[in-house]
Amino acid sequence: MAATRTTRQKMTRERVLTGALELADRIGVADLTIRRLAEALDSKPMTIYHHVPSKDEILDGIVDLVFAEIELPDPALDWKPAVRGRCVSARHVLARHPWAVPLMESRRSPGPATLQHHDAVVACLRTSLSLAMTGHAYATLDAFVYGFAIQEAALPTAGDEMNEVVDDLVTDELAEHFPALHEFAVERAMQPGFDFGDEFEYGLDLILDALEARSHQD
Amino acid sequence: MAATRTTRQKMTRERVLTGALELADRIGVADLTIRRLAEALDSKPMTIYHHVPSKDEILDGIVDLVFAEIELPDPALDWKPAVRGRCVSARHVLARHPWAVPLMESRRSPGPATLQHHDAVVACLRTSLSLAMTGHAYATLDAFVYGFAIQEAALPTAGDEMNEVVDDLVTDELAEHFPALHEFAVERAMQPGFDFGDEFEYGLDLILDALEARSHQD
DNA sequence: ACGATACTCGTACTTTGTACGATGTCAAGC
DNA sequence: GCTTGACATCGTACAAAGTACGAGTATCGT
Repeated sequence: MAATRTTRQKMTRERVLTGALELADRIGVADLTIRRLAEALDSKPMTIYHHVPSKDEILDGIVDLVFAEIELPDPALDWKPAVRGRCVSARHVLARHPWAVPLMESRRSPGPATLQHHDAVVACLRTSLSLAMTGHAYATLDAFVYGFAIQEAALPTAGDEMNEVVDDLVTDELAEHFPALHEFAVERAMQPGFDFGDEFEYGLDLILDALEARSHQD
Repeated sequence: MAATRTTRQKMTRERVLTGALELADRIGVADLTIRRLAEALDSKPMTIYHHVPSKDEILDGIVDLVFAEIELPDPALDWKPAVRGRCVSARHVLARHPWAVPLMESRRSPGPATLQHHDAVVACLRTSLSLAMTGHAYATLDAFVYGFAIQEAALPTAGDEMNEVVDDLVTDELAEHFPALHEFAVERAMQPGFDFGDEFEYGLDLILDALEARSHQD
């Protein structure tokens, strides 16, 4: 008898999670179902459940995988460039996995990579800042990074429905109801060369500079 | 024959949306189903679908309702206090509806209240700032506000599972793996009188002050 | 009073997460 | 080599979800 066409790989919690991450990136987390995941892994739904206890745990798992992708602050650098580097990295990672930020809300159990990440950032800040300033800095920076990631994720995928939305905004009718928004869209956002992503580094440096200034009088 | 016990109210798109908003606040948006919503409105699933075309539209609708709750910047004030006021209001509103921020990601179609809100903020900034600075300010501030709201939403509901999470972090085992995090938790976050929410105004004023300073040299 | 219009809802189909238990596989001892 | 038992796989089934279809029912203008 002919052996099964293609040798089916062994299933692992590892393989389930990396497969889920990949599939989520491809089709979005909303459409990530156990059946589709099983198919992508050349397996069956109930096989997956032998290795993870529930879909929720899969979601927890891939959020942790995303955190693991973010570069830790470089201990060789001063706190400011070190933290800056990790924020820039975080932005890139979250842009690659746009579904990740909203997931962080519902999930209450931080995974090991998440904890390690936070630990490294706090340690970096503490090399030069007081406890209080560390709290201020981390809360402010992370709010900014996550918030920016959400806004970027909500952005239409350039060229896709972008045009629809923009066309709507540029409609004379809407222009008269929301003149300030209309002006901004036409005079700035639609200008050639404008890239919303550039606002990230502006805001990041603004916050970092301000934190540094305050840390001296703390 | 006895008339129906309680006179059933007329169904409306309005009533569907406000009912959905209320139910989402009560049981969370994840558990918000058409059947449960129908029951809460003393109605039936398919009745609801006569007034809204889909569940997605209900979600779009309640996000817009949330935006409508946020105070617009006061035109009588200077840009800084005006924008500050609306950010503080936004924080409170988003804390009341912790499920709202993540929803903003998937939803691509801003409702009228959302558009009006953005228009008012842009107009307020434009009274004193250049086009470029308006873009910088709005992107940075909104990222911060949304990001902070997400972090607050992810926070355990004080006294609820808070204790579990904190107990985990304070475990000797985790303390040795994540010393910086542990120190911060014990020496700062668990100190009596510490309130994560206080970090909001610190970060907000940090950003506003920095924006103002840069606006002068723009 | 009556017909049109708009609202209500019973039924049913599809897709989802996942429980249960049967089947297959493979390594360790005889 | 063959048995045994542990573990991995998966077929089947069920409950809950979104929502299409079309039949009832109420309301209102004339």
